[in-house]
Amino acid sequence: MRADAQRNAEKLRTAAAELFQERGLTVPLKEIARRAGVSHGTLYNLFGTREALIDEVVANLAADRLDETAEHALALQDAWEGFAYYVTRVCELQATGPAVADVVSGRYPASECLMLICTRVHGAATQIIQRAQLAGAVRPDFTVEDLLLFFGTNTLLARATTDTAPQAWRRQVLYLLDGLSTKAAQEPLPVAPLTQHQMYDALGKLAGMQ
Amino acid sequence: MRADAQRNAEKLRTAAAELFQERGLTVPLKEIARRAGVSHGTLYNLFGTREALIDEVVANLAADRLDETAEHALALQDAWEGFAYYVTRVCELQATGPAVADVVSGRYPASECLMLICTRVHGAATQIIQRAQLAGAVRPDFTVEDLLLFFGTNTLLARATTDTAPQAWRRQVLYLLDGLSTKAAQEPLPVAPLTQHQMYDALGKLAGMQ
DNA sequence: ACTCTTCTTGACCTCGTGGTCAACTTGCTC
DNA sequence: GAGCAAGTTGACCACGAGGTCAAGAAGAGT
Repeated sequence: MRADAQRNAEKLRTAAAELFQERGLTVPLKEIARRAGVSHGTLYNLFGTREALIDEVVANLAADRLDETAEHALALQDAWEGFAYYVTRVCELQATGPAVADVVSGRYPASECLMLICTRVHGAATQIIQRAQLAGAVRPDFTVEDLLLFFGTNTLLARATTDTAPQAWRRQVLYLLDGLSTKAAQEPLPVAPLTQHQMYDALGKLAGMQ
Repeated sequence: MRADAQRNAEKLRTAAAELFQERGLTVPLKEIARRAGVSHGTLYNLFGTREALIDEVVANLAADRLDETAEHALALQDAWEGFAYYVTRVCELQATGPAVADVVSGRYPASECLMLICTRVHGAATQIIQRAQLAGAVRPDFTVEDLLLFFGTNTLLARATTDTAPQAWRRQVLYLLDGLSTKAAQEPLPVAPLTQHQMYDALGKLAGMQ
């Protein structure tokens, strides 16, 4: 690889990271090229597809923070505290960076890196929920699919309110948390839980609503 | 108005009603014309704007059902029952017809008819919430803005799950309801409620995410 | 049946996406 | 510094959205 190509790739990575953060993974590629100060032809030449660019950029953008959040949640003694922290913090990450949101939503299944992160999130969430359920803190009918779907809608809400009421999503999170405590559960849910496949299908479509 | 123009207008109204129901108020106008079997030029000639078409079509589509729902909710003796019924039923209407969803979301403020319906929904929801709060059934920090925002995200969720898990939205509604009962409220919300303006701004953006 | 007004049509325009490629420029090696 | 491979550019294509309008078709009145 020639030196100028390497420089351009770096400029594109930087611009992509910024724009992914600001506006989500669906930001037009030409705009990334524009911000990087190169032609969009160069972007296609160096990366080929949006997925490739995502793969190179998004790991540092989201994966670390999501992993940290899960670790911290499990480190908390109280299972409910851990659960509440995890839900709130993930929603907070989504609210502050649309990129994280798109990552959690599992959009762009063509991106291996993203799928990997998504699977990790799924696993961590499962663990955190189960711990809280075993401790009798979270209602037993709540599933990880429910949580990931909530993350999906939380993203959209956060994005819609970011300008005028940037904390609005917190209210919805707090209502949900109060509804998930075993104390609150009025009766078992009469609606079947979603399968993983149903959830991923829905998340993909939700994410399509940028 | 010439006879053929009248016929065409009728065909367009019918097609619009169908497509609005199936796919929401943002369906491409050219597709409406296609289904009606006329040129899109005719549509523009007869109605001019999407809003005009909405005005002529949507009232019967959504307003009646929303009004009925509110009436029925207030007719129920138990304030909590009424509240739960209202929330569930509006979400159900949204799930079964994207048109209702867009109406509740207050999209297209240019449409007088829509704004009117939206205001009526706002009023009815306020009444139903207040009654339940006065009865001590619903937590006092819950606001009508919270509910309408929830409706906004519920639409998107319902639309995303309609193919593979058409009842999925019910689970989220039930969690919310359990979280809204005074029994569940763990502590007052530490986040300020939204103003009406903030909510309408957010709803507009949420609706933009078809 | 003829005319005149109204209405319809579909080609065309702008915009904003994703994506390609021939012609040009530039870095690297000898 | 000359030549060549590597990289860059921006015009160009397709597509689908909203929207316009001159030309032609078709009601309606006489």
